[in-house]
Amino acid sequence: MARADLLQGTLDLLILKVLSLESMHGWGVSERLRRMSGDVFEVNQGSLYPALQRLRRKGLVTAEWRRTEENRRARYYELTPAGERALQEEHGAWRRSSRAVDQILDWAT
Amino acid sequence: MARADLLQGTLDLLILKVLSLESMHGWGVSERLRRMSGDVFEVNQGSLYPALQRLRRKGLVTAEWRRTEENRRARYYELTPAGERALQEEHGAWRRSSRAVDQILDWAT
DNA sequence: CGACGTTGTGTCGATCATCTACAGTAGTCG
DNA sequence: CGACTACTGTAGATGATCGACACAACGTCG
Repeated sequence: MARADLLQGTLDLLILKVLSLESMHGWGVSERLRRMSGDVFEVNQGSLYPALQRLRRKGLVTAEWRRTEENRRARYYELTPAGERALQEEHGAWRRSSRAVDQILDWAT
Repeated sequence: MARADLLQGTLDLLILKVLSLESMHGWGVSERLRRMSGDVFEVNQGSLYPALQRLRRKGLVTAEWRRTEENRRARYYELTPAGERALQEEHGAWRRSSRAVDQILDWAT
């Protein structure tokens, strides 16, 4: 499957979506995104962790150290109510923007 | 209509698309994009002209001073064959990426 | 004539998301 | 112990976009 770069600005949105499905740790989020995208997105750590810190600073997620099923330390992230709202808003913004792009690209004559 | 910021990386693609429909000058491109997007995209000059220079440096468009119908000096841009190819490729990349994003955002459970 | 609005091109500095590359911690298994 | 894997994080560079500004040229109107 052909890989693609992230569209700038969508990473936060995608992380919020993944966390809305299930609380998980950072590494899990990136794995999940890779699989959900059909191997299109390869989120590297240099993008992932700063993004999680951003979301935490904005109060959209909370973090907590826990243990994975394999007994490893990991930081679990959970969506806050504000994060839930931000997800809805940003999802709407994405829809508007991407539809506008599609509308232009599919323009005939 | 609610305005939205450009998705970073899509401006070059949108400019190529507009120029593939018709050669025009920079200001015309931004007007056309605004209208085609249904007033969603407001391309400001600080983004537009650097983008046109980028495309010119890459050999995707050529530029030529001419006069508009109202007899004003303006720089008209035209797609090169390489620009046509780049348009196809970037269009494909956009489709792959945006579909992957949609696939994740519409994920149920 | 001169001021002004409109059209049109361009630059500058700042901001910010992402990338590449690196570093470090901790658990497991041979 | 040594290697491997899972997992978190940082540092520096790059580069697209933005907001604000400057400037040129044409027409119009007082």
